[in-house]
Amino acid sequence: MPRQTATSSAPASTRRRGPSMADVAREAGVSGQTVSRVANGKTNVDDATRERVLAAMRRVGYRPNSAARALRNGQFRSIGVIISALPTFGNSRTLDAIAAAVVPEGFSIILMPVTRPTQGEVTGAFSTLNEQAVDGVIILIEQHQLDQSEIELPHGLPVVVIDSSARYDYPVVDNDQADGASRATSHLLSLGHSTVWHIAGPPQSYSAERRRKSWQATLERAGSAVPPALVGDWSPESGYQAGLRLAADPSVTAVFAANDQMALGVLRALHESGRAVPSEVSVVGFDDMEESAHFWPPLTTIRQSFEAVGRHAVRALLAEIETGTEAGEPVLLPTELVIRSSTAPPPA
Amino acid sequence: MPRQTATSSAPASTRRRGPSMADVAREAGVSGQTVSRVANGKTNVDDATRERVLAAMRRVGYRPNSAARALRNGQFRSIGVIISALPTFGNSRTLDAIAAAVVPEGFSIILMPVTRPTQGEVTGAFSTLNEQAVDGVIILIEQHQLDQSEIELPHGLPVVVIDSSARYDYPVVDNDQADGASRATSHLLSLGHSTVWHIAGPPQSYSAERRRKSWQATLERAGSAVPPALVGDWSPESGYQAGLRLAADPSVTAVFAANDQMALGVLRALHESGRAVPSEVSVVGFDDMEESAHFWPPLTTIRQSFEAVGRHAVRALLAEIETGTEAGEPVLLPTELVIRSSTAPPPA
DNA sequence: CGGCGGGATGTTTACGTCAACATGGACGGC
DNA sequence: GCCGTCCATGTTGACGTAAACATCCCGCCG
Repeated sequence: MPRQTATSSAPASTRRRGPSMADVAREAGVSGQTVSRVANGKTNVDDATRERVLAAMRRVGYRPNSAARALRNGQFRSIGVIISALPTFGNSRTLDAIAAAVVPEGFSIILMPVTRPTQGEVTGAFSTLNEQAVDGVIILIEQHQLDQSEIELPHGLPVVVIDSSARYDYPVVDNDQADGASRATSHLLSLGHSTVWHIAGPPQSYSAERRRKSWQATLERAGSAVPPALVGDWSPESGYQAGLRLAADPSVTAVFAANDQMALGVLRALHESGRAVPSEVSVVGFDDMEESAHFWPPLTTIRQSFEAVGRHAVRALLAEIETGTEAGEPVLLPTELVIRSSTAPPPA
Repeated sequence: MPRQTATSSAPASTRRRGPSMADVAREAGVSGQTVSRVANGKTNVDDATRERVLAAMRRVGYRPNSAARALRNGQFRSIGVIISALPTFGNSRTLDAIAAAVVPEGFSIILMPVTRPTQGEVTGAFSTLNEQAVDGVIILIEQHQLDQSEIELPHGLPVVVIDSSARYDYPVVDNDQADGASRATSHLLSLGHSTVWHIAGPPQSYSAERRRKSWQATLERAGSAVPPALVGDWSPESGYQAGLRLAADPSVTAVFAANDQMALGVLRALHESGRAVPSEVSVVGFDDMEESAHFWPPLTTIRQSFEAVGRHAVRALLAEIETGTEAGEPVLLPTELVIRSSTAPPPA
């Protein structure tokens, strides 16, 4: 069978390409270069010509081809975000902030979810998001099984990590976890509690570890006894389980949960066990989710600004992309104690 | 000043391009075409040659250039997701599901957030995400100010809309909102409540409207009185405000809130007003967030499967991309009633 | 032992854009 | 009136890849 030339009525399977500059140029009776100039808003084009080209563009439905543009310029104007546990409160907020910060700069976001943060998954994400598909990468992976040294990144690609760990070669941005945990613990201590129990996040999580250590350091600095930390997995259910154990111990009067969801589970456990909040037991969370103000009772918690984290991460990355030099110091954003109704002095 | 040729030590501002096939070819002593064959896993390459090329790739750190590939093939292997209110429970879950479904197909996701779903924003998103930058688009915009007819989409680009509205020309996937609202209302009715009050979502939201209408229809079908719907904005705070008003009316024994967050606000309002849940007032939510099982009391609610929605949307879009033909019928996924402790028969 | 088939590999070219250089006409100054 | 300048526009080529086509070599069969 002779090779068939695709003509007017192409079969459905044929990838129809959109009109190119050449089509516009033909339509407007100018050269392709002039079309390019108009498309890029260059000034040295006669007004009449510009109008003619614009009209031709509209007529043929021209859209610039970003692949050709990227090939030509060596830039994609897009950044990759490697993210695990996307639906998580903090991560989705941060991602939204990143997106919002990136769009006005004319960049777009390529999302690379990893289901589990194993070495294979992360490097896999990197090769899919292969070196040349993005101009830079933001890594937003809460919980690693792996050392930074194991993460094999294509060399020379700008990277920013959102994590307050100092173990990276890359610029780092995060909320100041230690600062927040210290505020929470101090708040309870200053209300008169003799010590504060802690429900930690999973040990693989750096921020969980940082909160736990800071809680411990704050107690030690105050000369308080350091009870053993219970460990959860961020979920309300794990908070509930831990809360049940705490509720059974009448000496417990103050609990600092490493996030609001676990704090919610604690509240439920306390209610079910008939222990009043805050008159018998005080509870502090971490995150300040939108819901927390309406827990029963409304939760005292640590507010972190995911928006600021996203903004700073984008700023650092874009700077690195433009200048080619890495941002220096890690950025740690301060947190804020939000006092509501779940904390009070201990029973007399 | 004579033009400076970028040599070995280029200034930081120089965009360094990665090694190309030509570099690998030179290194391996073969033609570029052979490199291409190896990169694409073609079979007609001698094993020894393949090894040599692979080694050369590793040595020079070769990564395929996706821009060139996209330009060559006319396909990007990426899909755009236009999304508003990303940190929202349902949206972040759906987005995650979309991402998870898309990656194994070798596609990547380009995220286009719109801050407000106005005409300008949406069309703006489309032109940024210009026709050729993606192979298809999923629209996930909860709440429009605009008619479908006003959304100007580049013609011929495959689109799937996540929304159960029938007002689109495009294939549509969503949870069956009407089904869910009907289940919630029937559940309360079947417990013996004479009627059910409703706290609706914002009227600009199609799903909010659908839930409200279905609640009303279910009451009418049962011959129950239809109390006026209160309207919130999905936030716990708005649920709290509405809850306060409902709590003040002793005739209210059953409340169906259009989402779990508003239900949370209602619970708080009821607690503060001293009305017991569920013995005096029953409450049903919608969504089944992870937290809802640990509300006080644990919330009876409607579970929707955002994962399934994401999967179906991707399947429909990919099919449209491959075959060029639109999927036919809208897909409506069933919901599920999850009974917990916030509902009971009305007080005698 | 010559020709033929087939697999491995090389060469050419087009994809759409835009920088760099080329061209050509208008206008102003001397 | 001649030359230099500036501005609008055109022409060429390169970015990295891969399809289509060309070539070459080897082994097998008649």
